[in-house]
Amino acid sequence: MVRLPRSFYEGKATEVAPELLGKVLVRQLAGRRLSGRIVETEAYMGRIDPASHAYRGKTARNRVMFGPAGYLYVYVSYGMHYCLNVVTDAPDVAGAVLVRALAPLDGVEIMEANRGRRSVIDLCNGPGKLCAALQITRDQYGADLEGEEVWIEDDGCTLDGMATSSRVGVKEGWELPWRFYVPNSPYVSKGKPAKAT
DNA sequence: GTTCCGATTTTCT
DNA sequence: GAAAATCGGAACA
Repeated sequence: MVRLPRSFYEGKATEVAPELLGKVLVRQLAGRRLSGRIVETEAYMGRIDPASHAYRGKTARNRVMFGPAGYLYVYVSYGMHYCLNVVTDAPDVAGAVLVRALAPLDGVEIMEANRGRRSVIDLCNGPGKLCAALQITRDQYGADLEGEEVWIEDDGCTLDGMATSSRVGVKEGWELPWRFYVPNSPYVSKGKPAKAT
């Protein structure tokens, strides 16, 4: 079990996102270990990506994306859900990888309690869901992935395969193939098929 | 200061 | 399949 070093995150979001598939996101919570294998990610490329929060420049909300790699970017979506991102790329280059789905590993009972006893498959198969299951909130904004709250491990697990598609739920830039997922995993969010109008 | 909207999820018909 | 829930932050005046 190897914790990913900061250097792992220093590449471009589009490079780090597929690399994160199969890795294990670990959340240390009150002495308990919650973890899940990452099965779905999306890349957001700051200034060149109209779907990114950082597209319009640095703000109070997205400032962590303009900092060094290896930190968490957590934001509130639709006023009621949190989404967890990993900051990538060099300082001043706003890159981030959205973790969209996990296959639960450790602490499933705690996740079930946090999520209101849904089926295991529904625990973490969506960005807002996994944050609820792992109790990721704004308190984790800017958390260091080399710290003691949240980090990502590589347990050497090999992937069944990888697929890409357009990103889910974005208005702009949906045609970019920056969503990465494990095709055989039942834990990948269904998402809505990218619809072209 | 005010208005508008979203990298979503859940629930109802 | 469709709509509501709900609020922080970005955009505009």
